[in-house]
Amino acid sequence: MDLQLPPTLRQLRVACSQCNLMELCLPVGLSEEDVARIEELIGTRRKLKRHQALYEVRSPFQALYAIRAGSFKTTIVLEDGREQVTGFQMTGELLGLDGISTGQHVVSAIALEDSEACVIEYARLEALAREIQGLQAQFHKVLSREIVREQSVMMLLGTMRAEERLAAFLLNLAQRFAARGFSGTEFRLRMTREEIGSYLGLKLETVSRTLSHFQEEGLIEVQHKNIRLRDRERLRGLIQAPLSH
Amino acid sequence: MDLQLPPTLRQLRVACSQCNLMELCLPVGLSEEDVARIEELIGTRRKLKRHQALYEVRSPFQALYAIRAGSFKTTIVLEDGREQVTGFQMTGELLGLDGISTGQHVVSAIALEDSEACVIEYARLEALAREIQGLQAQFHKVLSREIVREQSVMMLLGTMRAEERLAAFLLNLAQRFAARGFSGTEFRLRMTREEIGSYLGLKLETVSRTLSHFQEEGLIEVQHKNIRLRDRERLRGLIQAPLSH
DNA sequence: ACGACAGGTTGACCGTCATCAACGAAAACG
DNA sequence: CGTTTTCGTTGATGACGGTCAACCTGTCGT
Repeated sequence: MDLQLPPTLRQLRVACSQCNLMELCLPVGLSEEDVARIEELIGTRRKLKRHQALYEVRSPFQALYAIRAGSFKTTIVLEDGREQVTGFQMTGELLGLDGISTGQHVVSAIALEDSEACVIEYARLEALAREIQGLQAQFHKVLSREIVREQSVMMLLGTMRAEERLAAFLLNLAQRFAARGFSGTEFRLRMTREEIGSYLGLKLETVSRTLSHFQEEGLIEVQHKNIRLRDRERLRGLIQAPLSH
Repeated sequence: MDLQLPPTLRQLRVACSQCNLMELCLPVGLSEEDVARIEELIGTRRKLKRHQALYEVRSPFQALYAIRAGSFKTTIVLEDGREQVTGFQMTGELLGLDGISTGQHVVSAIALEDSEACVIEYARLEALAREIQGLQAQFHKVLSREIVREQSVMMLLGTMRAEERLAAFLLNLAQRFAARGFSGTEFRLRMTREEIGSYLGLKLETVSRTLSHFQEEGLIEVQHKNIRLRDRERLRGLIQAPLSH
């Protein structure tokens, strides 16, 4: 199983020409000229305060968003009000892909902290993708990667127990922080226990208990939202050999 | 929540020029000329016997597959051997999207019955998508639709109880059969109880029991793999008002 | 700076579904 | 065509995580 995203880009909190439009072009080594053209894509930027929506479910889709700073959650809701977090996104990741299908967003994207996102008008992206082959290829990879990520989550929700889910979640977060040049050992959770639980198909009490349990076992240190991984290997072992509990 | 795919195409068991390359072009109304060009995409066809793999996990990705006849499941496996079904696909649907991301498949696609698939070489598709705008747009929609579908499954796995999951599953199947011109009321399951359970995050015994329970309640008739929906509305109600159990 | 409230922890109890097991029926095989 | 194997059903039991509740701590807003 692999909740880990591919090892991506470093230094992301920089100017667009530096950050290379996030995951959209870095890995493919576009020409300088192409990179310059891609910058045309970026229209406005949007700053969001904590809890503000970048877009809401059912709103018309017209743009993707590259997270420039901060972090987000995406949530989907049932008619009866039940809500589920379908993902947490951080710097450099792309939001809004769910809207392409029907022209309306099917999830809402909510800032977990004060954040900033670059607006990528979708019509422009499609046009440019036709001209720059590398951009098209990379965009398809981003879409496919999201499909793969969600399959990992399905696996997690379908076959793993609470401990395993939490372990996988923490390791995934660590991996993504590390990929961004932050510590992969010590980090701060941007989301609440309830949001974690929603994402992992658990109740907040179970999340809290399991974290405490990990701490007793010496696997991690928890202090409110601050997490420190103390024994990555055993944490990883939890996922692979769940029955040895 | 919406496990239902958009109402798509009818008459699919026909020649390529008739079936309009499945979900790839029908909804967008391409010109006749474009449709003709798209037919170039189809290389060989592959016939598969029941239980045969269309592609295996970790195999190199080079093509997508449009299901021409029959049906498939996609499965993902953990190192420890646990396996999960991530989807069931039927005529007209596209397989292989998971491979675009890394160039290797992350799931295996297994025929649930004797089946046939059209091979769409991916390099050709990318090239043609640059030339035919409608094709590019449609392909993006297909990718996005898969993202949305998986989000529905995450919701199902994360928040629903066994009864609700089964009800959602049956209604989704019915909807897809109907969209293909078959009966949406009476149909034959192509998969085993174990495969259903794996997809829904349940054990096969629970699937069996829940189906029996639905039958006692007069919601459906079950006879081995044959299903008949007797009260769609109450079935639908199960999903929306789970607490009234 | 203070107070209110959201967020987090822990405990006791209970329900849903997993597990183990036995049996029966259909389908695949030679 | 009969045998073997896969598939499905049903029952008894128990564990994992949900639920309800009380309490504590930190954070946010004024």
